[in-house]
Formats: sequence, C-alpha cells, structure tokens
Amino acid sequence: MSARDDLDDLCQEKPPKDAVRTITDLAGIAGVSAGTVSRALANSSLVKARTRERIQALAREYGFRPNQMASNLRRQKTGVVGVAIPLGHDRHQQVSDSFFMTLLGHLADELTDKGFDLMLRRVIPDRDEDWLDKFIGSGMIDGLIVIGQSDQFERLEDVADGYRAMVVWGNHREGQRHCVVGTDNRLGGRLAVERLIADGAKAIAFLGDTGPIEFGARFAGAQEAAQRLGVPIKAFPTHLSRDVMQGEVAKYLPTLIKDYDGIFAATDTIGVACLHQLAKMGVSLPDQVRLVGFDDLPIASQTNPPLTTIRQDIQAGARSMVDLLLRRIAGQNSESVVMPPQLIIRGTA
Amino acid sequence: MSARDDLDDLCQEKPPKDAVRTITDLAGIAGVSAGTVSRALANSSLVKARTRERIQALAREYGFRPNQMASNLRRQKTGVVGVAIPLGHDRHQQVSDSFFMTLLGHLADELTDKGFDLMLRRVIPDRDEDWLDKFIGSGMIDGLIVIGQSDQFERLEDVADGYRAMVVWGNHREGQRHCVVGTDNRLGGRLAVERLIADGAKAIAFLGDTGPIEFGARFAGAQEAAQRLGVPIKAFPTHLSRDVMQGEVAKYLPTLIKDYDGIFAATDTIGVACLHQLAKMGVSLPDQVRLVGFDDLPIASQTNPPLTTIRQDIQAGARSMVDLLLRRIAGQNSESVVMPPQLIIRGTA
DNA sequence: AGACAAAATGCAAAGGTTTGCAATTAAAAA
DNA sequence: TTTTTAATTGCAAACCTTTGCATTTTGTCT
Repeated sequence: MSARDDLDDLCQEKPPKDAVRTITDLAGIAGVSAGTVSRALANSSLVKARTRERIQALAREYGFRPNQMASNLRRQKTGVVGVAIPLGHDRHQQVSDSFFMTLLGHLADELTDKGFDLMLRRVIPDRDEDWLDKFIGSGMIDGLIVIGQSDQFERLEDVADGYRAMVVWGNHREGQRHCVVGTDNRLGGRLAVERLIADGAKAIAFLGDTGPIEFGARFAGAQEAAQRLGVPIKAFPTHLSRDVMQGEVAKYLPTLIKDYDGIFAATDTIGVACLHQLAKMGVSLPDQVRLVGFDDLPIASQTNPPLTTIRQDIQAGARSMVDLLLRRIAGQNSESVVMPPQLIIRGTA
Repeated sequence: MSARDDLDDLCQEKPPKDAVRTITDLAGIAGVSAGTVSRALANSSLVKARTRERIQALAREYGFRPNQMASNLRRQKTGVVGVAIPLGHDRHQQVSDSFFMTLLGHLADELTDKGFDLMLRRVIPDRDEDWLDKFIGSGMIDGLIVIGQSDQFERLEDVADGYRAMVVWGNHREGQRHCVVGTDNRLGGRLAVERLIADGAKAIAFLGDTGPIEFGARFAGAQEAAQRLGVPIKAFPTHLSRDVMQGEVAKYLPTLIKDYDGIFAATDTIGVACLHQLAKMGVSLPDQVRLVGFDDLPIASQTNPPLTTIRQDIQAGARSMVDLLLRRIAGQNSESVVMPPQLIIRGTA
C-alpha cells in the first residue's frame, strides 16, 4: 500500500453520517476487524488500551451501539427479567395497587442496579391457561418474577422443576417446590387477631378473599389464634378492586358491627375503606370497633386515626427476590425466604 | 426408500424428549424443511392446512417455541414497547405513584391487546444524561413511551426528529416537535382557580413544584385566571415523594392559612395531604379554606370530605398514547393529543 | 393424456454479534 | 540478531429464524 493510498484512506474517512449500523461498519472505519471492535466495546482487556479507547471514541462519535438482538442471540441471554402479575378472575386484582406499586418500584431499582431490564406482563390466568409457559418460553427473559401466587399455586409448582430461574412473591407452604419470598402470613394473621383480642374484641370479622393463598394463610392464622383464645371469627369475602371493595364494605359493615367488634382487614386498602365507611356511619375507633390491617402501606400512617397494621418489609422482600433470582439465573440453587411480619400499633386497635 | 425404511423412520420417531430446541429439529421430526415449519407456526396460508396442523401439534407435543431472539433479529422487530419514567432530581417522583400506577395499568392492557410487551425503565436523568439515547439505541424496543416530561423537554425535543416512534405523556407547547398526549394543564389550572374564586376565595396558594412542565402549566393557568379576576396567588414548592410532601405541607399550612383561603394542589396526592393536615389543625372545609386538587385519582372520591378536583381521563390518555405510538411504529405520522380537563365538584370547594 | 395454472415446499441467503483458535506483532531474553 | 514468550488482532463458525425465489407437487381443463 503506497503513501498515496494511505492518504486517500485518511481523506475518505469522511463520516458517512449515520451509515454505520453494524459493528463491521465501525470496524471498517477504525481499520480493525469486527472481532476487535466487539471486544473493544465490551471493554475487554484483550485489546490494547489505546485501540480500545480509539474505538470507543469512534462509537460515541458515530452514535453507534451494537445491535442487542444479535448480541442476545449469540450470547443466549437477554439481560431482561420478566415480572408477571397474575390478575385473578375478572381482573379483580390479587395484590392491591399500592402494594404492587411499591414492590414494583423496589424491584425496578434493584434490577437496574444489577444491570437487568424489566419486562412487565399482566396476565389473566383464567383467560389464558398457558401464561406461564408462554412467558418463560418467549425467549425474551433470563428469569421470571411472579408477583402474587393468586390461585396459581399448582401451575407454579408444575413449572418449578423444569424452570429454575423463577422467584415468586407469596406464601410459603411446607415442602413446596417453587422458590418464594414473602411474609409469614399465618403468623401475621395470628398477631393481628391477638392484638384485636388483647384490645377487647369479643368477636372478629375477617374482611378479605380467602381464595388467594396469601390471604388464605392470613385467615388461617387468624382462625388459629381466635380458636385458641375462644373467640368466634368469620370471613367476609372482599375483593381488591377499589370500586367493588367499597361496595362490599358498605354492604357488610352496617349489619356486621352488630355482631362483631373486631375487624381484621386482609389488606390496608381494605382497612382504609373500612375506616371511611365507619367514619361515615359515625362509629368510633377503637372504642366501639377495633381494626387491624395488613401491609403497612404508606397510607396506613396517614389516615385518621392512623391504622394499626401488620407490617411487611417490602423493600427487603424486593431485594431478596432479586438476589435469589440472580443466583438462580447463574445456575445456583436458592431457598425460599420467609420474612417475619411485625405488628405496628397505631390508633385503630 | 423401502417399506422397511419407512417403518424404521416411524419407529425412530421416539421423542428425544426436549432435545428439540430449534426449528430445524422439529423440521427433522416432521419430515419437512425448516422454512415450512417456520411458516406453519406463523399460521401462514402458504402451507397446506393439514401439514400446518400436524406441525403445530408436534410443536405443542414437544413444547417447542421458536427462539424469539433469532426471530427478532431476522425481522428487525421485538414486539416490545419501552416505557420510561423519568425520576427527577434525587428520585423525588415527578408523577405521583397513584397516577403512574393507573396509567401504567391502562398502558399495559392496551399494549397487551395489540400484541406488544412492555419494558419498564425508571431513569434518573440527573444521574445519566444519556438515558434516552440508551433506551432507544438499546435495540430492544420498537417504540418508546415516556411518562412525564419532568425537566427533560429539551432532550425530548432533540431526539424527536431522529426517532419517530416515541410518544410522551405530558404538556403540549405550541410548535413542539415531540409527540405528546396529555391534558390541557393550563386550562385545568384556570378551571381550578376559577372555582376557588367562585366559591369565595380571596387569596390563593398553589402547592406544587412549578419546575416540571406539566405543573408549571397548571400554575401558569392558575396565575392567568387569578390575575384576570384580581386575586393574588403564590406558589409554594411541594414535592411528590410522600414523606417529603407531608413535611412540607405540615410546614406550610399553619402560617399559610392566615393569608390564603384558597388552595390549589398540583396533584390529588398533595390535596389529600392538605386535607389531613387541615383536619389535624381543626380547619373546616370549605368554609374557612377551599381546596381543589388535580387528577381525580380514585382516592379523591374517598376522602372526607371528598375532594373537588380537576379530572384527567387517564384511560383515554393511555389509549391515545398506544394508538399514536403504533401508528408511528408503522411509519405513519401522528399529531399530539391534548385532552380537555374537567372540573369535578365535590366537597372541598 | 397432456398442458397449464395454482398450490405447496425446499433452498439458501441474510440478520449482526460473540468467541475459540490461529496468526500476527510486539516485547523480552539470550 | 535470533529465540522464546506474551500481548494483540484476525478469521470464521455459530447463534436460530425468516423470506424471496426456485422447484416440485397437485389440481384443473381440454
């Protein structure tokens, strides 16, 4: 190659604007091979520091970024974690908006920290039996977080053996096969009822849907404590969709308070709805009726009177889920995590 | 090929379990070419109905699903829409949790309906200048929805010409280049203040951060109306992070109510915080002080008294955003949509 | 039965990156 | 300078589907 050619080369290196779409294009401009560019952009120590910087500078200059899909295909990874939120029957949420939002926020932060992206999917199991396999088999995610077991315990169990990279927020049951992170709901239920009774309740109403496993466990714990202490307890099915819930609460409470003087709300959102309804009815708390919620959502401390509740440490939960999941993605195993609930005494019991 | 071979073939077709990972594997089993399998699984009418069904049945039997990443690479599409939520300085949210959650839910539903997945990213512009280019250039998304302009108006404008498949939730400014869907915040602000004044307010306090464009416009509209009607108005910077907000409200109100008898809260969440603080202070609404919020979040109708507010139709907004985005992904152009706000009179003004 | 059109299938070339291995260059040792 | 070793770089295969075009099969009409 003559000096003239060299010169030509130098001159011809006019940036053809954004015509540099592939790693090979950039390699041409930089005068190296595609492999070297790939390594340089990955900051591999295999390529000499000076060339590396030169290539990275060129990439910046041309606004070049390697095609993710090709990269994904080659590496057989996506750097994406799926987050599925199963909405039960009729789209009545299984986890309350607030709770979900808080958890999702923490999950997003944790995942971002670890360099993962988050793909969100709302699924309606009743309408699409195959949701889990579809999501997993989509090939778009390296791992899956499921928020809330809803009524999908069996399906989750079925899949757990074949697909390791899955962590579920929910309730832990002895000997279950899918990895779960959550609060000891049963214990939480017990704490709630013990508090209600300690505060003078003689008969307890549980407001919540006992179908979803988490809520079922809360009720089970509540029953256990009530029975042990010789206090009657009864469940009043209450859904989480705000409109529905309000109607149900408005329907139950007027007659309910004649027979029950202690209310255990399966969720703070339900608890708040009760609070409003009771205020409307002119019932005073905690004298006439005692009320305990569950979750310790931010709103619990803002009501008037502030809501006594059972606290779940959502941030710690999110962190655990991500840790466990990443470990599983890396091929290691990981056990479930059950976090202790905590009774937060405020103004309603 | 002899009859014996045929027989052998038939017998050898023992499912090697899940050893069928590629379309070619399945093609081998089905005795057709890879191309045919690809078309069959895509339900292409190019392949005979009978073979199509046979292949689909085999796919089900072996639990085979074509590799998405390869598919994406080949088709140069992902079927994924990015949703970015810019968190302003210090992670104080720019859009309130509730609002965001509602919008996100509707977006997820709409996108799912149209066959798209949703990739969620929280970004902190102050910490990462390059967030927009990164997300767009990631090659993982076909289009981008940005929730809230935050203080990123210029960056959005810069990018809008080069990247068409982007729709932003926020405020519309005359002649802007990026496609936006949102409420006429200025008009909303005007309506709020007009109502406050009509209800007897003599001096108006705006509680909210005027930095984010949407809020700035609300304040601008409020100012305009106040000025026109000869009523003084002043802004009190209030953030959206719940803890911070509560502190600020608690700090402002005691002195504030000496000089102001009308409060325009930039957000229902702020409005609710005011409501609680006022209740705590024993101030009665709407006699001593009038209060108008913004958004008409579900909680607005649940407070006591229920909150008078300016309604944004979030579901319609979500639908518009998705429609516009899909049109843009398809290469067509689409104009911004500005929705009219609606005054909802309840108990606080 | 033959000619022709239509339907169904096969072939092979992208699509863009990563990475093991081989080849080259630079540095160190002799 | 010549060898030997280490540091860089290049080559080409592999990742798996999709799709335009060519080829074969099937069906229809004289």
